[in-house]
Amino acid sequence: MKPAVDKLSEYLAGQGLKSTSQRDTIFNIFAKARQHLSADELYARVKKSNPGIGYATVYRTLRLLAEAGLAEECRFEDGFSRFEYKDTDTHHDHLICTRCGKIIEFENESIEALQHDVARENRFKVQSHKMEIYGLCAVCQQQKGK
Amino acid sequence: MKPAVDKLSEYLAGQGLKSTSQRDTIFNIFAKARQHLSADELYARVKKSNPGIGYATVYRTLRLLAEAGLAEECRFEDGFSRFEYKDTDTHHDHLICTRCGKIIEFENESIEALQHDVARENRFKVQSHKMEIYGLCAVCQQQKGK
DNA sequence: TTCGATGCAAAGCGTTTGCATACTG
DNA sequence: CAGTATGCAAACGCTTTGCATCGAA
Repeated sequence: MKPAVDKLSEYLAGQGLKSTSQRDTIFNIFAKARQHLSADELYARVKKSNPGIGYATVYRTLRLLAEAGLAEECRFEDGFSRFEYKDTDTHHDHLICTRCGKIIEFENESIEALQHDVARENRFKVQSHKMEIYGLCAVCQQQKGK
Repeated sequence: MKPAVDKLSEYLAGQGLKSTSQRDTIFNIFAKARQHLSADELYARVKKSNPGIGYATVYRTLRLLAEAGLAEECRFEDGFSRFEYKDTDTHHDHLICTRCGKIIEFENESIEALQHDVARENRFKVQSHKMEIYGLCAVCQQQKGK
């Protein structure tokens, strides 16, 4: 598989957009994180390697990556946006710990199938879907007892 | 079943809080709407029947209703909050039309069961969960063709 | 008479945008 | 060079909060 950063270059070239060191830096750090990052968290990491980068550029780049299909935006209950790096086409959903914030991804074919059944019953044409299960992760269940 | 407004009075009395005409007005309009309302939409309706009511009171009352278990907050992809009147204990999920904004509720026992299976596999203790299917409703599918 | 509730305006917070400048192709 | 990208700060939209006043119990 080609390096992640190449996919970005390809997209930029195809759209007549420009490659910049900021975009590379942001994307590399984002892709390497392999976890859900808020713009704020990403900004903090990016600034360590390139203190000159501005908040706005992080936001703009995140939108760009979303358009390029390299990132996906997800909003959980707290209302603000997080982005996750998207390197495959498989859809997955999330288990979210309400105590420590840990996010676990999962896939479940049966649920997906049932979702489509529900949509069909309501004559809905599915474009996307999301499922989130909020609760306590194993670690937090133990600690809560103390 | 007792009138909805009594449930509010009960909660207020139990908590040592006060009954006010604003709270009654807001709650009555909210409960009557029987659909997902944003604070803004509710404010607009409330102001028609009592122009003196302020934005802040609508927000504060909505939080109060949520605490009382009479309303549930839900955030869809657009990021801002909507509230739905909660008069039963059954959980349901949503089909959301991305074109006209229509929201259809549905319940599906099988999906709920599978969610619990997934949680168990990950040693998660479920507190709540949500599922949203985004797509085009029947009407919008037709209109889109034109 | 006591406190909680209200209305207003201001502040907050995450996010976006306008603009002059810097850089890519 | 032309036109896009950047950084800064200001603007934004939704929501919350501080404060003086009002009103329920």
